[in-house]
Amino acid sequence: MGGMLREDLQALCSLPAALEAMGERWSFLILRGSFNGLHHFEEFQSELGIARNILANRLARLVGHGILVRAPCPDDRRKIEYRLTDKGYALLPTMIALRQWGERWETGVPATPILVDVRDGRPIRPVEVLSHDGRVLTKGDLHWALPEDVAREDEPEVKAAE
Amino acid sequence: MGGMLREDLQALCSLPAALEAMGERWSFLILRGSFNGLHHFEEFQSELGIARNILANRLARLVGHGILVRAPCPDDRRKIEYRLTDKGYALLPTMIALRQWGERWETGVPATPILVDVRDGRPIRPVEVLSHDGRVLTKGDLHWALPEDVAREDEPEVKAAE
DNA sequence: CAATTAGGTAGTGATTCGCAACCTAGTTGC
DNA sequence: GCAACTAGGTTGCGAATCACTACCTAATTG
Repeated sequence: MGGMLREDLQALCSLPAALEAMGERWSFLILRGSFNGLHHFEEFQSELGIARNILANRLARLVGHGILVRAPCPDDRRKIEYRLTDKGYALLPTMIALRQWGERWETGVPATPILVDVRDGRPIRPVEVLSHDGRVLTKGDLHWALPEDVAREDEPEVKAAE
Repeated sequence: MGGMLREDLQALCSLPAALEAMGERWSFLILRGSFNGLHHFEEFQSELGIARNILANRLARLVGHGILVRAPCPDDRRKIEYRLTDKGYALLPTMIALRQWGERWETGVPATPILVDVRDGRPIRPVEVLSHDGRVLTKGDLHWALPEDVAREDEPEVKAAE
Protein backbone atom coordinates (compact mmCIF):
# COMPACT_ATOMS: atom_id res chain seq x y z
CA MET A 1 0.00 0.00 0.00
CA GLY A 2 1.52 3.25 -1.11
CA GLY A 3 1.20 6.64 0.49
CA MET A 4 -1.25 7.72 -2.17
CA LEU A 5 -4.29 7.54 0.02
CA ARG A 6 -2.52 9.12 2.95
CA GLU A 7 -4.27 12.46 2.80
CA ASP A 8 -7.66 11.02 1.98
CA LEU A 9 -7.27 8.72 4.93
CA GLN A 10 -6.51 11.64 7.13
CA ALA A 11 -9.25 13.86 5.82
CA LEU A 12 -12.11 11.45 5.58
CA CYS A 13 -11.64 9.01 8.40
CA SER A 14 -14.46 9.44 10.86
CA LEU A 15 -12.34 8.61 13.85
CA PRO A 16 -11.59 12.26 14.63
CA ALA A 17 -15.30 13.03 14.51
CA ALA A 18 -16.01 10.18 16.89
CA LEU A 19 -13.27 11.35 19.21
CA GLU A 20 -14.64 14.86 19.24
CA ALA A 21 -17.77 13.44 20.83
CA MET A 22 -16.25 10.76 23.03
CA GLY A 23 -12.56 11.52 23.34
CA GLU A 24 -12.60 13.47 26.56
CA ARG A 25 -11.47 12.17 29.83
CA TRP A 26 -14.69 11.13 31.54
CA SER A 27 -16.94 10.55 28.56
CA PHE A 28 -16.60 6.77 28.38
CA LEU A 29 -17.05 6.34 32.11
CA ILE A 30 -20.20 8.44 32.05
CA LEU A 31 -21.40 6.32 29.15
CA ARG A 32 -20.66 3.17 31.11
CA GLY A 33 -22.66 4.64 33.97
CA SER A 34 -25.56 5.22 31.65
CA PHE A 35 -25.40 1.65 30.37
CA ASN A 36 -25.30 0.46 33.98
CA GLY A 37 -28.49 2.26 34.84
CA LEU A 38 -27.39 5.62 36.17
CA HIS A 39 -29.74 8.43 35.21
CA HIS A 40 -29.21 11.35 37.57
CA PHE A 41 -26.53 13.92 38.18
CA GLU A 42 -25.93 12.89 41.78
CA GLU A 43 -25.74 9.24 40.82
CA PHE A 44 -22.99 9.91 38.32
CA GLN A 45 -21.25 12.22 40.73
CA SER A 46 -21.11 9.84 43.67
CA GLU A 47 -20.48 6.79 41.51
CA LEU A 48 -17.64 8.20 39.45
CA GLY A 49 -16.22 10.69 41.93
CA ILE A 50 -16.00 13.28 39.18
CA ALA A 51 -15.91 16.99 39.96
CA ARG A 52 -19.34 18.57 39.70
CA ASN A 53 -18.48 21.24 37.17
CA ILE A 54 -16.71 18.73 34.96
CA LEU A 55 -19.67 16.38 35.22
CA ALA A 56 -22.05 19.17 34.29
CA ASN A 57 -19.84 20.06 31.35
CA ARG A 58 -19.54 16.46 30.15
CA LEU A 59 -23.24 15.76 30.47
CA ALA A 60 -24.04 18.93 28.55
CA ARG A 61 -21.55 17.97 25.88
CA LEU A 62 -22.90 14.44 25.57
CA VAL A 63 -26.40 15.88 25.31
CA GLY A 64 -25.14 18.35 22.74
CA HIS A 65 -23.77 15.50 20.68
CA GLY A 66 -27.05 13.61 20.92
CA ILE A 67 -25.57 10.75 22.92
CA LEU A 68 -27.73 11.46 25.97
CA VAL A 69 -31.07 13.18 26.27
CA ARG A 70 -31.87 15.44 29.16
CA ALA A 71 -35.44 15.31 30.44
CA PRO A 72 -37.01 16.56 33.66
CA CYS A 73 -38.69 13.84 35.69
CA PRO A 74 -42.47 14.25 35.71
CA ASP A 75 -42.92 13.05 39.30
CA ASP A 76 -40.19 15.11 40.91
CA ARG A 77 -39.47 18.19 38.87
CA ARG A 78 -36.17 18.85 40.59
CA LYS A 79 -34.83 15.73 39.00
CA ILE A 80 -33.35 15.53 35.55
CA GLU A 81 -33.07 12.25 33.75
CA TYR A 82 -30.15 11.56 31.45
CA ARG A 83 -30.93 8.70 29.09
CA LEU A 84 -29.08 7.12 26.24
CA THR A 85 -30.29 7.86 22.75
CA ASP A 86 -30.02 5.35 19.92
CA LYS A 87 -26.79 7.08 19.03
CA GLY A 88 -25.59 6.50 22.57
CA TYR A 89 -26.64 2.86 22.56
CA ALA A 90 -24.74 2.46 19.33
CA LEU A 91 -21.53 2.96 21.27
CA LEU A 92 -22.04 -0.37 23.02
CA PRO A 93 -19.69 -2.36 20.75
CA THR A 94 -16.98 0.26 21.12
CA MET A 95 -17.29 0.28 24.89
CA ILE A 96 -17.40 -3.49 25.21
CA ALA A 97 -14.42 -3.83 22.90
CA LEU A 98 -12.43 -1.34 24.96
CA ARG A 99 -13.46 -3.06 28.18
CA GLN A 100 -12.51 -6.47 26.85
CA TRP A 101 -9.17 -5.14 25.74
CA GLY A 102 -8.58 -3.77 29.24
CA GLU A 103 -9.52 -7.14 30.70
CA ARG A 104 -7.19 -9.03 28.46
CA TRP A 105 -4.21 -6.69 28.38
CA GLU A 106 -4.38 -4.37 31.36
CA THR A 107 -6.02 -5.97 34.37
CA GLY A 108 -5.01 -9.38 33.07
CA VAL A 109 -7.97 -11.29 34.43
CA PRO A 110 -11.65 -11.33 33.47
CA ALA A 111 -13.51 -8.76 35.54
CA THR A 112 -15.55 -10.29 38.30
CA PRO A 113 -19.05 -9.40 37.23
CA ILE A 114 -19.02 -11.04 33.83
CA LEU A 115 -21.06 -9.71 30.96
CA VAL A 116 -23.33 -12.50 29.80
CA ASP A 117 -26.11 -13.08 27.34
CA VAL A 118 -29.33 -12.83 29.33
CA ARG A 119 -30.95 -15.52 27.18
CA ASP A 120 -28.66 -18.38 28.11
CA GLY A 121 -26.41 -16.89 30.76
CA ARG A 122 -23.26 -17.56 28.80
CA PRO A 123 -20.43 -15.05 28.40
CA ILE A 124 -20.46 -12.95 25.29
CA ARG A 125 -17.99 -13.46 22.51
CA PRO A 126 -14.96 -11.19 22.24
CA VAL A 127 -15.77 -8.27 19.98
CA GLU A 128 -13.94 -8.78 16.70
CA VAL A 129 -13.72 -7.42 13.19
CA LEU A 130 -15.58 -9.75 10.86
CA SER A 131 -15.79 -10.06 7.11
CA HIS A 132 -19.15 -9.94 5.37
CA ASP A 133 -19.41 -13.71 5.73
CA GLY A 134 -18.27 -13.87 9.32
CA ARG A 135 -14.58 -14.69 9.15
CA VAL A 136 -12.44 -13.04 11.82
CA LEU A 137 -10.21 -10.41 10.26
CA THR A 138 -6.92 -9.30 11.68
CA LYS A 139 -4.76 -6.38 10.65
CA GLY A 140 -3.25 -8.03 7.59
CA ASP A 141 -6.65 -8.98 6.22
CA LEU A 142 -7.75 -5.39 5.87
CA HIS A 143 -7.33 -3.03 3.00
CA TRP A 144 -8.43 0.47 2.09
CA ALA A 145 -10.43 0.71 -1.11
CA LEU A 146 -12.13 3.43 -3.09
CA PRO A 147 -15.90 3.06 -3.53
CA GLU A 148 -15.62 2.10 -7.21
CA ASP A 149 -13.22 -0.72 -6.35
CA VAL A 150 -15.43 -2.20 -3.68
CA ALA A 151 -17.02 -5.52 -4.64
CA ARG A 152 -20.76 -5.07 -4.92
CA GLU A 153 -23.13 -7.48 -3.32
CA ASP A 154 -24.27 -9.02 -6.59
CA GLU A 155 -24.73 -12.47 -5.16
CA PRO A 156 -27.29 -12.29 -2.37
CA GLU A 157 -25.05 -13.75 0.30
CA VAL A 158 -25.16 -12.92 3.97
CA LYS A 159 -25.79 -9.19 3.86
CA ALA A 160 -24.58 -7.52 7.03
CA ALA A 161 -26.12 -8.86 10.20
CA GLU A 162 -29.82 -9.12 10.72
CA MET B 1 -31.34 -5.19 38.57
CA GLY B 2 -30.62 -3.74 41.98
CA GLY B 3 -27.77 -1.57 43.07
CA MET B 4 -26.13 -4.50 44.76
CA LEU B 5 -23.39 -4.93 42.22
CA ARG B 6 -22.84 -1.22 41.89
CA GLU B 7 -19.56 -1.05 43.78
CA ASP B 8 -18.17 -4.24 42.27
CA LEU B 9 -19.00 -2.87 38.87
CA GLN B 10 -17.16 0.27 39.65
CA ALA B 11 -14.19 -1.39 41.24
CA LEU B 12 -13.60 -4.26 38.87
CA CYS B 13 -14.59 -2.99 35.46
CA SER B 14 -11.52 -2.83 33.31
CA LEU B 15 -12.72 0.18 31.36
CA PRO B 16 -10.84 2.63 33.60
CA ALA B 17 -7.67 0.62 33.11
CA ALA B 18 -8.16 0.69 29.37
CA LEU B 19 -8.81 4.41 29.45
CA GLU B 20 -5.66 5.02 31.45
CA ALA B 21 -3.74 3.65 28.48
CA MET B 22 -5.83 5.00 25.62
CA GLY B 23 -8.03 7.75 27.06
CA GLU B 24 -5.88 10.73 26.25
CA ARG B 25 -6.53 13.13 23.50
CA TRP B 26 -4.27 11.95 20.70
CA SER B 27 -3.81 8.31 21.61
CA PHE B 28 -6.39 6.87 19.23
CA LEU B 29 -5.22 8.98 16.33
CA ILE B 30 -1.63 7.89 16.89
CA LEU B 31 -2.86 4.32 16.99
CA ARG B 32 -4.72 4.83 13.74
CA GLY B 33 -1.51 6.21 12.27
CA SER B 34 0.33 3.10 13.36
CA PHE B 35 -2.31 0.88 11.79
CA ASN B 36 -2.02 2.93 8.62
CA GLY B 37 1.69 2.34 8.35
CA LEU B 38 3.27 5.29 10.12
CA HIS B 39 6.41 4.38 12.01
CA HIS B 40 8.47 7.51 12.64
CA PHE B 41 8.16 10.58 14.80
CA GLU B 42 8.17 13.01 11.89
CA GLU B 43 5.58 10.97 10.03
CA PHE B 44 3.17 11.16 12.94
CA GLN B 45 3.96 14.80 13.44
CA SER B 46 3.32 15.93 9.90
CA GLU B 47 0.39 13.58 9.40
CA LEU B 48 -1.52 14.42 12.56
CA GLY B 49 -0.37 18.00 13.06
CA ILE B 50 0.18 17.29 16.73
CA ALA B 51 2.55 19.39 18.82
CA ARG B 52 5.98 17.82 19.08
CA ASN B 53 6.16 17.68 22.86
CA ILE B 54 2.70 16.17 23.11
CA LEU B 55 3.60 13.62 20.44
CA ALA B 56 6.78 12.71 22.30
CA ASN B 57 4.79 12.35 25.50
CA ARG B 58 2.08 10.22 23.90
CA LEU B 59 4.54 7.96 22.11
CA ALA B 60 6.46 7.45 25.34
CA ARG B 61 3.25 6.70 27.18
CA LEU B 62 2.05 4.23 24.55
CA VAL B 63 5.44 2.55 24.69
CA GLY B 64 5.22 2.53 28.48
CA HIS B 65 1.89 0.76 28.25
CA GLY B 66 3.28 -1.80 25.81
CA ILE B 67 1.06 -0.69 22.94
CA LEU B 68 3.99 0.41 20.79
CA VAL B 69 7.60 -0.68 20.82
CA ARG B 70 10.41 1.75 20.25
CA ALA B 71 13.38 0.47 18.30
CA PRO B 72 16.26 2.31 16.63
CA CYS B 73 16.54 1.61 12.92
CA PRO B 74 19.65 -0.45 12.16
CA ASP B 75 20.36 1.27 8.84
CA ASP B 76 19.99 4.86 10.01
CA ARG B 77 20.59 5.16 13.70
CA ARG B 78 19.02 8.57 13.91
CA LYS B 79 15.70 6.98 13.14
CA ILE B 80 13.44 5.37 15.70
CA GLU B 81 10.75 2.94 14.67
CA TYR B 82 7.49 2.80 16.56
CA ARG B 83 5.67 -0.47 15.90
CA LEU B 84 2.49 -1.95 17.21
CA THR B 85 2.80 -4.80 19.66
CA ASP B 86 0.25 -7.60 19.86
CA LYS B 87 -1.38 -5.58 22.60
CA GLY B 88 -1.59 -2.65 20.23
CA TYR B 89 -2.99 -4.76 17.40
CA ALA B 90 -5.60 -6.02 19.83
CA LEU B 91 -7.11 -2.53 19.84
CA LEU B 92 -8.23 -2.97 16.24
CA PRO B 93 -11.83 -3.94 17.06
CA THR B 94 -12.15 -0.98 19.42
CA MET B 95 -10.79 1.43 16.86
CA ILE B 96 -12.89 0.07 14.02
CA ALA B 97 -15.99 0.14 16.20
CA LEU B 98 -15.36 3.76 17.13
CA ARG B 99 -14.67 4.67 13.53
CA GLN B 100 -17.82 2.96 12.31
CA TRP B 101 -19.83 4.74 14.97
CA GLY B 102 -18.41 8.04 13.77
CA GLU B 103 -19.31 7.14 10.20
CA ARG B 104 -22.85 6.23 11.07
CA TRP B 105 -23.66 8.93 13.62
CA GLU B 106 -21.24 11.81 13.21
CA THR B 107 -20.10 12.25 9.65
CA GLY B 108 -23.30 10.59 8.43
CA VAL B 109 -21.84 8.97 5.35
CA PRO B 110 -19.42 6.09 4.87
CA ALA B 111 -15.88 7.41 4.72
CA THR B 112 -14.48 7.48 1.23
CA PRO B 113 -11.67 4.99 1.50
CA ILE B 114 -13.68 2.00 2.63
CA LEU B 115 -12.22 -0.67 4.85
CA VAL B 116 -12.59 -3.97 3.00
CA ASP B 117 -11.62 -7.59 3.40
CA VAL B 118 -8.50 -8.04 1.31
CA ARG B 119 -9.57 -11.57 0.40
CA ASP B 120 -12.72 -10.70 -1.50
CA GLY B 121 -12.69 -6.92 -1.56
CA ARG B 122 -16.00 -6.63 0.20
CA PRO B 123 -16.69 -4.20 3.04
CA ILE B 124 -16.32 -5.51 6.54
CA ARG B 125 -19.30 -6.13 8.75
CA PRO B 126 -20.24 -3.59 11.39
CA VAL B 127 -18.53 -4.47 14.66
CA GLU B 128 -21.16 -5.83 17.02
CA VAL B 129 -21.55 -7.55 20.34
CA LEU B 130 -22.29 -11.22 19.72
CA SER B 131 -23.45 -14.04 21.94
CA HIS B 132 -21.40 -17.22 22.18
CA ASP B 133 -23.38 -18.65 19.26
CA GLY B 134 -23.24 -15.54 17.13
CA ARG B 135 -26.52 -13.77 17.75
CA VAL B 136 -26.30 -9.98 17.74
CA LEU B 137 -26.83 -8.64 21.24
CA THR B 138 -28.18 -5.21 22.05
CA LYS B 139 -28.32 -3.47 25.37
CA GLY B 140 -31.35 -5.34 26.72
CA ASP B 141 -29.81 -8.71 25.97
CA LEU B 142 -26.92 -8.18 28.35
CA HIS B 143 -26.66 -8.94 32.01
CA TRP B 144 -23.97 -8.84 34.70
CA ALA B 145 -23.33 -12.16 36.38
CA LEU B 146 -21.01 -13.47 39.05
CA PRO B 147 -18.60 -16.19 37.95
CA GLU B 148 -20.46 -18.95 39.80
CA ASP B 149 -23.68 -18.04 38.00
CA VAL B 150 -22.16 -18.14 34.54
CA ALA B 151 -23.30 -21.06 32.42
CA ARG B 152 -20.37 -23.35 31.70
CA GLU B 153 -19.69 -24.60 28.23
CA ASP B 154 -20.85 -28.14 28.91
CA GLU B 155 -22.36 -28.69 25.50
CA PRO B 156 -19.68 -28.29 22.84
CA GLU B 157 -21.50 -25.73 20.75
CA VAL B 158 -19.90 -23.10 18.58
CA LYS B 159 -17.02 -22.00 20.78
CA ALA B 160 -15.79 -18.50 19.97
CA ALA B 161 -15.04 -17.77 16.34
CA GLU B 162 -12.87 -19.92 14.13
C1' DC C 1 -41.92 28.38 56.32
C1' DA C 2 -37.55 25.99 57.60
C1' DA C 3 -34.74 22.17 56.08
C1' DT C 4 -33.38 19.20 52.54
C1' DT C 5 -32.40 17.67 47.87
C1' DA C 6 -31.29 17.86 42.78
C1' DG C 7 -28.73 20.06 39.65
C1' DG C 8 -26.07 23.01 38.75
C1' DT C 9 -22.47 27.79 38.69
C1' DA C 10 -18.33 30.53 40.33
C1' DG C 11 -13.69 31.03 42.03
C1' DT C 12 -9.17 29.23 42.66
C1' DG C 13 -4.90 26.69 42.02
C1' DA C 14 -2.58 22.71 39.69
C1' DT C 15 -2.06 20.20 35.17
C1' DT C 16 -2.07 19.85 30.64
C1' DC C 17 -2.06 21.71 25.85
C1' DG C 18 -0.34 23.98 21.72
C1' DC C 19 3.18 26.67 19.76
C1' DA C 20 7.74 28.02 18.87
C1' DA C 21 12.55 27.78 19.81
C1' DC C 22 16.37 25.19 20.91
C1' DC C 23 19.29 20.93 21.47
C1' DT C 24 21.89 16.53 20.36
C1' DA C 25 23.30 12.54 17.96
C1' DG C 26 23.83 10.60 13.55
C1' DT C 27 24.28 11.35 8.49
C1' DT C 28 25.46 13.49 4.09
C1' DG C 29 28.02 16.71 0.88
C1' DC C 30 32.21 17.94 -0.62
C1' DG D 1 36.83 16.31 8.40
C1' DC D 2 33.97 20.07 8.75
C1' DA D 3 29.66 22.37 7.50
C1' DA D 4 24.93 21.51 6.57
C1' DC D 5 21.14 18.74 7.32
C1' DT D 6 17.91 15.45 9.50
C1' DA D 7 15.42 12.63 13.16
C1' DG D 8 13.86 12.85 17.45
C1' DG D 9 13.31 14.97 20.86
C1' DT D 10 13.46 18.95 25.26
C1' DT D 11 12.45 23.58 27.20
C1' DG D 12 9.75 27.80 28.10
C1' DC D 13 5.74 30.21 27.83
C1' DG D 14 0.82 31.61 27.50
C1' DA D 15 -3.84 29.52 27.00
C1' DA D 16 -7.04 26.12 28.03
C1' DT D 17 -8.58 22.41 30.98
C1' DC D 18 -8.82 19.95 35.44
C1' DA D 19 -10.12 19.03 40.30
C1' DC D 20 -11.62 20.93 44.58
C1' DT D 21 -14.54 23.75 47.38
C1' DA D 22 -18.08 26.95 48.10
C1' DC D 23 -22.16 28.91 46.76
C1' DC D 24 -26.78 29.26 44.35
C1' DT D 25 -31.69 28.26 42.80
C1' DA D 26 -35.85 25.73 42.21
C1' DA D 27 -38.60 22.05 43.89
C1' DT D 28 -39.91 19.10 47.62
C1' DT D 29 -40.59 17.54 52.40
C1' DG D 30 -41.64 18.16 57.39
